Amino acid sequence: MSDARQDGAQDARRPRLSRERVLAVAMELADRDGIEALTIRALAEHLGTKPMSLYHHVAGKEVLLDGMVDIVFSEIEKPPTDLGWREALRVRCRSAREVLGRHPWSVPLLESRHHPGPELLAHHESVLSTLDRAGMPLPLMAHAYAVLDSFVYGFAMQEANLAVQRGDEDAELAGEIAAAFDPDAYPMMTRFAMEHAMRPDFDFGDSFDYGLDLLLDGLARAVERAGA
Amino acid sequence: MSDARQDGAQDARRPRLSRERVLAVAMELADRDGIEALTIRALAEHLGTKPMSLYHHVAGKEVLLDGMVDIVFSEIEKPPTDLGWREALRVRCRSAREVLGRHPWSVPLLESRHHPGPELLAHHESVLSTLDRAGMPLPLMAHAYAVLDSFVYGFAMQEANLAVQRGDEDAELAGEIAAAFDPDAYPMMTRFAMEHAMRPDFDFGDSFDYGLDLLLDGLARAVERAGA
DNA sequence: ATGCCGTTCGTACTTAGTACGAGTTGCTAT
DNA sequence: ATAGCAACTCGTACTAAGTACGAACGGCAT
Repeated sequence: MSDARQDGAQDARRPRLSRERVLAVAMELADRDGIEALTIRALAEHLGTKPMSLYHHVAGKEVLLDGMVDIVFSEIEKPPTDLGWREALRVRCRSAREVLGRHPWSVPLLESRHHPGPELLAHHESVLSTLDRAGMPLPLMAHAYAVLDSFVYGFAMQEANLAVQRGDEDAELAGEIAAAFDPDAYPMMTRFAMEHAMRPDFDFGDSFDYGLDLLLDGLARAVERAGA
Repeated sequence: MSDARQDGAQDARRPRLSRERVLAVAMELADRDGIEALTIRALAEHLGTKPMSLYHHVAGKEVLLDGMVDIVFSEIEKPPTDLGWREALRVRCRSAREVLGRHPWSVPLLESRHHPGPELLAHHESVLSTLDRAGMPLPLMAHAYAVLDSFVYGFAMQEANLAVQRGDEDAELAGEIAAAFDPDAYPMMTRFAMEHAMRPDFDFGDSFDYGLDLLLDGLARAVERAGA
């Protein structure tokens, strides 16, 4: 009789709830429909259950978001230990940008969660080790970390926004902006847009490597100076 | 009789609603209690009116936020035209950091608003002019703007977060983190915290000028190379 | 005075998070 | 096998928040 019980069907399409499954589906939802579409109700729907069932695996929405952020960190490649510190940091920063690009909703959350997860801690630890390996004294280490992360987060934030603007409201928005755009009032912006930013081969993302190298160059010089 | 009408008192303490007043009080509220405390109801309360009265001055909450973001931009000093491009940019970036520090709630909003206000446009225009004046060709200009803003926004984001963590939940939070913190598991973080970041003279904010100069140095070199 | 228009606001609908407690399931020890 | 228990699920309902609708109101030009 157990195979004919009321939730036999449910059993098949619901591999049983678990913290992992809840988080995984939450990430999917956020990635696909945006963070504002991630409601407890919608999440429950996608899991084939009812809202209150989730509360046994995740204490509340805040904790859910904490968990998601930690997953994001888990996806960011740690600086490889078999590369020089510069290359290693480049790898980890590029990975961070890529991951944040895949999960644009996470950027504003990254720094606003008050409960660092294990993956976040492990990540920080590995980056600090790399900076230490580079021979940076503590004060320089602090600068380096602050500066690199500021750049990475800020860049990801701007890219996340660009992605939104290329959404379905593209036409409407472009028209709106163009309309509000008096070429006489904003000559530089007009020139910049016409002659560069709207060209098909322009890619905002190119500035990432440019800026990253600017910072790494500067830090390398500082390390030399400190070492001398 | 007009001085004895029902809303005589209200008249005195309510200088009549207006878009400006609504926005101003909204900024106050967000600054003081955080963006999540800025609800239409709370805002109406502080203005001495009822929720629906606001809708005649601001089309909805999104538009309210758009307006607030534009005010934030209006507070950021434009790069002074009577300084060299480097100094001018330094002034504007420092001002941006300071303003975003005063309005921490605005950082995640800055790049997520889809309706650029006049102040934002004017600000962009003036920065681009400065970059142009520096002799940057368009591609370099794009890099420079992207890189500087990424850094400024990212830094402000991290600072905003630090500010929150120094809030009323300080003790609780510090204890929590310390508890989760196994010195053996995270040796570098422990050393970094003990020997540097928790020292009374450590100031995260110091890294701002450091990073800003790193970027400006790099850009100056690029300008020279381009000019040669 | 009269009637119009911009404002104000009472009411109520909708969406979202989640507290409470009842029901259900499946594991474990007998 | 089965009783008992703990873990899980979910129906109901409360609260907070954004805002649609339309009535009421106040000042002003006629």
